[in-house]
Amino acid sequence: MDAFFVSVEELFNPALKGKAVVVGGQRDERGVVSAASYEARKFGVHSAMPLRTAAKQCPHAIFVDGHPELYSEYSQKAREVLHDFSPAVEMASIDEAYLDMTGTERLHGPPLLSAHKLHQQMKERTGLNCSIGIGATRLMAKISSDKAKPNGILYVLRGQEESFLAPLDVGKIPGVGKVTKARLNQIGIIHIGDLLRVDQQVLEENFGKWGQALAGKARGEDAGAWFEGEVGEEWQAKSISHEHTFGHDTADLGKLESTLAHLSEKVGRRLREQNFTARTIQLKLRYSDFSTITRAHSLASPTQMDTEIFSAIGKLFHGNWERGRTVRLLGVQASHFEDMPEQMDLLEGDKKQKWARAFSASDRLRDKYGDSTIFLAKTMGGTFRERVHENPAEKPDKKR
DNA sequence: TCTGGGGTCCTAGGACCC
DNA sequence: TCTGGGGTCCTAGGACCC
Repeated sequence: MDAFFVSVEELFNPALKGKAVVVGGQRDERGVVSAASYEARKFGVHSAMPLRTAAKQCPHAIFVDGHPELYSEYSQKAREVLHDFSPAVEMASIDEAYLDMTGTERLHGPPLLSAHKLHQQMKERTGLNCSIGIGATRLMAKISSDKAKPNGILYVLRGQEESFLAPLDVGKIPGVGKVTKARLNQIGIIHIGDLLRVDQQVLEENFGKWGQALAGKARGEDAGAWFEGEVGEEWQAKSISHEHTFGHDTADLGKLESTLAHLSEKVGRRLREQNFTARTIQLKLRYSDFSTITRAHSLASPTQMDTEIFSAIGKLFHGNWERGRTVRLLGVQASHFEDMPEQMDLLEGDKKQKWARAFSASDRLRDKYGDSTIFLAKTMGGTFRERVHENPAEKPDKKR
């Protein structure tokens, strides 16, 4: 989808159309740009740029808060359109998907024709523009759709992959970011075509497993972890996490603990929704100077309960926080999932079941009345009201 | 008054086991 | 005394993606 978040915002506020728009927060807030309109991009604004920097570069831009639920809803609408074109749809992210069009020719016609139909239907049914890349591999589809933006269609014929890719900047390869690009540039690799002229062994020595895949990518192949398997194969999440950056750094123990409790609850809730238990709980702690540590603990038996998550997180926090040092961000992550809640032993079983019932009841309350309806006493123990106030996403709720 | 939040994958070292 | 080789699990950090 083209400038997806911006385009969805425009659907609800047409006055934004054609203007420099930045989605992600207000101009004086801590945070980064989630999406920028093409007009704003002309001024050098791009996603991941700090909001305050964007405001300097493009003072006349309109800054709007993001609406994640809305984007999910429109992502879902887009997916429905895609499913009418192929049963093999792989949502690569909220605004990107791959379709395996093998065997759809009789129904939809040859590639370019079906792409035009898809493009048109997407606009009609979602009101949104998209761009479409057509190729023999996912890599080619992705790179050509990037080239087709905005609002275009590009078909790279079989056999033309190498010559299409050769002149492009090596950073266009998905997975080659700032660091890898700089290292590649250092050994004289500027364009994708340069990858084919350099000794395979040099690539492997310098970039490990990744290096091997790079030459294949220069030929347009789906090599390496990202593009493996059939399009549309089922996958399972491997971790669930929530984190929070404070509006202002803090060393207030009550505030820190109540935030950790709140994050633990959010993680626990999602584990229960997906019917997972997690064996490993991880704390993320970022100090004011941006130095960041992560500390993990693996439990004897996996859990999906807020209290157990919070207890593990609390120990990690107290064992690692340098007392008094101001904190910028806290995060809680769960991983190493097991599908079925494990067998409870007889002694603990009763207590655990009571907690489990309590949590499912609180989940239902939250569904009905919102996230701030109910929380562990610890969450309230700090300065919850202040915390709510500084985080506009959590609106204070009268029913509380 | 730079630097979000939710993810995946890779590397590397140490503990531990046979 | 000196110190293998293979494997797995755990933890920490970092690059990268949207």
